[in-house]
Amino acid sequence: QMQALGLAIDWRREVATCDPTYYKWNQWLFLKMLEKGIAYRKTQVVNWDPVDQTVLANEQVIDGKGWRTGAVVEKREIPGYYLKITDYAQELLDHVQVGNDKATLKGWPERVRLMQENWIGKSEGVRFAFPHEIKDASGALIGDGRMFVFTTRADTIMGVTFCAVAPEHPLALHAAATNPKLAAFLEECKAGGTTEAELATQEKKGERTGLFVTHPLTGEQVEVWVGNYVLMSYGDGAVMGVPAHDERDFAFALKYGLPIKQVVAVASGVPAAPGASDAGSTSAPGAAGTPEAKHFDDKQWQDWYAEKGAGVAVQSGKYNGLSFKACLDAVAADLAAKGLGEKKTTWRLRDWGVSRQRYWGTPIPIIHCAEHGAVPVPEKDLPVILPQDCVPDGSGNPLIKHEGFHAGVVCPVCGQAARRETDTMDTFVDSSWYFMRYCDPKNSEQMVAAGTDYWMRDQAKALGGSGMDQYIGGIEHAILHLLYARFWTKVMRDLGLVKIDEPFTKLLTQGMVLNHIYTRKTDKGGIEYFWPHEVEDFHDDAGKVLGAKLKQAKGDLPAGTLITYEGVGTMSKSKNNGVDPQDLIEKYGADTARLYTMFTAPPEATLEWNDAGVEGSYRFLRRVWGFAHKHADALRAATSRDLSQAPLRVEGQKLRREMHMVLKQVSYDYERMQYNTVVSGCMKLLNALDDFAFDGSDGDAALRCEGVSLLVRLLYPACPHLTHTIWAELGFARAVGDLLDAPWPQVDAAALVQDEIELMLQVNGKLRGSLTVPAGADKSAIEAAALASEAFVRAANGAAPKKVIVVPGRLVNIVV
RNA sequence: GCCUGGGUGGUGAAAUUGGUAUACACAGCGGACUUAAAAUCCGCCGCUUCGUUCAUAGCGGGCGUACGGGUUCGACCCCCGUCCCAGGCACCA
Repeated sequence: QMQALGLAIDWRREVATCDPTYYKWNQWLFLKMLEKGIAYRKTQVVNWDPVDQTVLANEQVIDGKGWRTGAVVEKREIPGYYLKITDYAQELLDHVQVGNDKATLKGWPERVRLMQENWIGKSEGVRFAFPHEIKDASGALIGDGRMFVFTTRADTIMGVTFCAVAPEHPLALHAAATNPKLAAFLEECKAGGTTEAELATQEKKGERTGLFVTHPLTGEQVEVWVGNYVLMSYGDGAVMGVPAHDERDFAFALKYGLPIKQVVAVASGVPAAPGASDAGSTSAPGAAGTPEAKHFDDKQWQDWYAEKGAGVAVQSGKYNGLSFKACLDAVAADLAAKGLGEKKTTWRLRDWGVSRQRYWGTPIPIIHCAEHGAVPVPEKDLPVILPQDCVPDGSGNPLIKHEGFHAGVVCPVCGQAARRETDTMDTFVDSSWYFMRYCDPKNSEQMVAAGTDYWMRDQAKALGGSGMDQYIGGIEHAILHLLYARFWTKVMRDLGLVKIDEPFTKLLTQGMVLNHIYTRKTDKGGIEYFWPHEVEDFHDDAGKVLGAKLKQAKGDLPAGTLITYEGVGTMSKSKNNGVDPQDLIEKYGADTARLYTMFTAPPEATLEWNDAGVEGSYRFLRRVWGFAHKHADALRAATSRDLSQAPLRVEGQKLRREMHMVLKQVSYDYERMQYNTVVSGCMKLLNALDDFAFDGSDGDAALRCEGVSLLVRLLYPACPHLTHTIWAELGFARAVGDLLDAPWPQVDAAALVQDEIELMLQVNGKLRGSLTVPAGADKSAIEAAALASEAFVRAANGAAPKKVIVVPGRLVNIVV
């Protein structure tokens, strides 16, 4: 995609050769977004490598296999540009959500729709405040004397025994100023990662702030803690702690000896069900106070403690006896009456940070002036292009040090010397609209125009879609790329550039192709990757790979050097485990390479690459060629005559039935893009033709001609070269027209009709034989035949039939 | 840790979605053709000393879709729980 648009990077020189036109429109739209407030600037916290002075990618920190294992990771706040994808959260959700009336992406795989729904993470709850009198150094109330929290479990508000805030929360910072122990804890939190995965897996730790806030309903004082598991970026960076009904709070309370107060009781023996939460019901059978209530053990977490809607409120004063929804409504109403809170929808989705401290990527078109701050580059000066003579030294963003990039730059407002913004845009920006630019690639006046309208709207509409008809991409893009592209399309729509809501009508997500990964730690503490062909595995007795050895000396490393086996992972340039299809093409030809790739697994499946089976595909194509040429004379004769009325013998009718069964299956599989069974269908067809003893009759000649014509057309999309040649050489092109224009073959329903069908016979669900009945036999006739059959009599051994189940066309099951 | 998938012969996989488990191939084994090799063609190919039998042939039985339960006349498919693998987790793209 990027190469087609001229965005290729020469990896050896590590110099971007950008397409200035594409950069120009990225920058142009970015400035439009700044104008509309869709783009904005703020500081963000990132993982920072202080040795190389670069931002670390998650993979480099999380999995421990990263390149910077020796480096100290720290957090750093750096400024960057953000896009307000959160403004579009509701629409992004509506269009993708399974079961939503507004959903339009019905041609997307359900799993991708679910992943996006969870990623957007709409959650409806209550946002309310704990009032307090805490003042900062200047004497002003912090947060106007209100510490806001968000919860989906307002019904458990009477069980609050503490509150926890994020390490970056103003109350935490305020308390740390006079509390060295807390300050040290905040520093410790900074050393950890910033990603969701890291936060979720690290040990939950906390520290007292010594501050207290007031419970909004009871007026009790509640102690405020700092928790390393509280995210500043979600909600208000503070949570209420209800250890009795939240697993994480429970663990936290046990660890620090905080009180645990049960406020929801669940009846024992009554399973939790959504229906149990009827609004207004004031008593549930076996609920609190009755002997059957489940026992609450404050030393041991049990899953029912957190079940929503399973029980009723207890130890909650006026709310006692209320079910989940009734209690939540009552609490929300009381908070609203006090002016301290209201129902609110919160999203997991965060704004899209597009700044990258990298050399490649579209430069962000901003000029920094000492007097006027960040000033947009005037439209007439676009595009800002990357210097072509910049060679990164592996440390920091080279654009900062590249004086040529800043030479002659002046502030657009005052004309004083100024410097360029050195951040570049996330390359996801490029992939968010390249497909629209494809429709209008040479337009130098506008970002997109008539071509895009035609292909993305008019043409799509004619075909029953609202955007591109079919998008194909790896499953690894299920969330980020696809969500960004959807967002970007909606922004372009709102700016009047396109007339569609969604870019991709139908989606096929390919599975990843995996290969073995071999690594070795370098002396410097980095990681070196080896190609699978460079090493030789050694195994334990069970055949499990323990490790590998270098086959031949490489650089300074002697043959036999121990190499670590990391298991399988996605093919990647950096991991040296990719496979070049060119090797297969050179050895077997493009038709075989394509056929094998299609045959080896369904497109959605994850695949561990192995070309051991490619011989089979090669052999098959040679058999196709061989069959066609063995019968070449007969076929040429047949294609020049009309044999449509030639009578078929009984064996011929059977062959024709087989042919049309395959045609039906293959057509269906092409439509559902199940290409591996397309290929096996073609193999079946050839096997059937090959096994048939053709005689010299017109009927057989017609069959042979039809069979080859079907095989060639079914195989054409997979193996165009071979089939095209056969089609032309055997006279089909003369008789029917060029293969490219030949119609897709239609299933002849008459060919599929059978006089007799075979049904499986089961006794008590176990296969005991089979049964042949006339195709039109009704249920009672089949029943009678089954009961009278030898197989049933033998299997039943005199037992009386109690029930007979007939599945038309499939089987008969007799229960005795 | 969370979200989303997946786990079926020695291997890649199929099963038209609750109805004959292992299609189609690869590898392997046996055979034909050949001076020989390659190529090609034919046959076998889940487990089981459980029964019958001289037989390790044939026929029949039992067990088998990661593991443990459940629903059903019937479960690879639906439900509950467990284990393992992969993708994503916001700066790899």
